Amino acid sequence: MQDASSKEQTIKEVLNIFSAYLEKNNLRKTPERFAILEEIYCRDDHFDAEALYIHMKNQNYRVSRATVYNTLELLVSCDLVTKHQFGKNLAQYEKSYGYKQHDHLICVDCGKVLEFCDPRIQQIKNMMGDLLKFTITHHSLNLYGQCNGACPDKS
Amino acid sequence: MQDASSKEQTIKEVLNIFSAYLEKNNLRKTPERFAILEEIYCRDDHFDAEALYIHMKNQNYRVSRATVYNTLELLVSCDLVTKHQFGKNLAQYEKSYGYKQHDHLICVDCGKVLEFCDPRIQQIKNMMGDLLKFTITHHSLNLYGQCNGACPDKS
DNA sequence: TTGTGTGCAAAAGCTTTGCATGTTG
DNA sequence: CAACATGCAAAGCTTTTGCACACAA
Repeated sequence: MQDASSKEQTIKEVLNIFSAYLEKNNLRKTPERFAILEEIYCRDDHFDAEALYIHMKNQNYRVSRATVYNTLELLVSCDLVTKHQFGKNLAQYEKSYGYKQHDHLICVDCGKVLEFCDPRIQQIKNMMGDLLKFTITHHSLNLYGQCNGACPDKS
Repeated sequence: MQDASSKEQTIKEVLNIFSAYLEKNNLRKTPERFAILEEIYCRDDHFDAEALYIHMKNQNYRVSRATVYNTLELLVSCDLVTKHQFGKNLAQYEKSYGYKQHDHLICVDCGKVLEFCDPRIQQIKNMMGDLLKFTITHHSLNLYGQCNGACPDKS
């Protein structure tokens, strides 16, 4: 997707965006909040709150679950992170800055998640918003199925 | 949607379908399983497992949460019930027999759920299945927003 | 200095599991 | 009568909350 230096660049940008967001909303700039954001943008793919917490603990970063959950909520609010529910009772998150809007294709056998874009979704949102008198702010489209052939292991 | 007599007819049909499904899979035809299915098809709209459990208890029907969850899973397996996750950590269910495939529009303020159909979804499923080499079995599309004006109370 | 944020642990809420009992086939 | 389903309660898991302490502004 991107090489190491552009990843560093991205991290700088999101830290700035988050900093501005915190300032604007009179929230405190704590080291934990920035550390969590940085950790998220170093990782790839999707993750859940517990995995993020464990990963930070493993790096000997002192942080609590409460702060992880609290910060994830803030990051979702300022659109730096997206929250998903892929059919399980476990919220999944992913970084979203600089990413094109996309939807997900989930393998019900191995849990693999692929991403795709389709402009027709936007058309549907516009039409249904009009028709049903809703102001549509966001959406979630997940396709479920089996990845033909090469299905690794259940994760 | 349908008058009382066609609802009775529907209930007869789904009871037969479920009965056949149980037989085919060597599962037992217990009164609890049929009672739960009947209760679901008497209700309208979306519900969660706890609400269903409470409602049956209130009618003095002796049933346990375990059986409710177990039966819901069976009903999802035989396509008589659909399971949703509308962004919360709480599974929502709805009856699905005889209903046209549809998607959902959820008000983030009051929790109201509207339904809609759009043929473009099917096109997207076909195209993405081909393109990404997936056998797509089902999908979930939720649009989130605010119902303009008349937003009753948060439920 | 003041009040928001944090860590920790306990609590809450949904779902699953274990075990003894009951009932279907 | 043997296996499976049920009821009940306990346990499991994710997420939220309460409280005392820490620290950003």
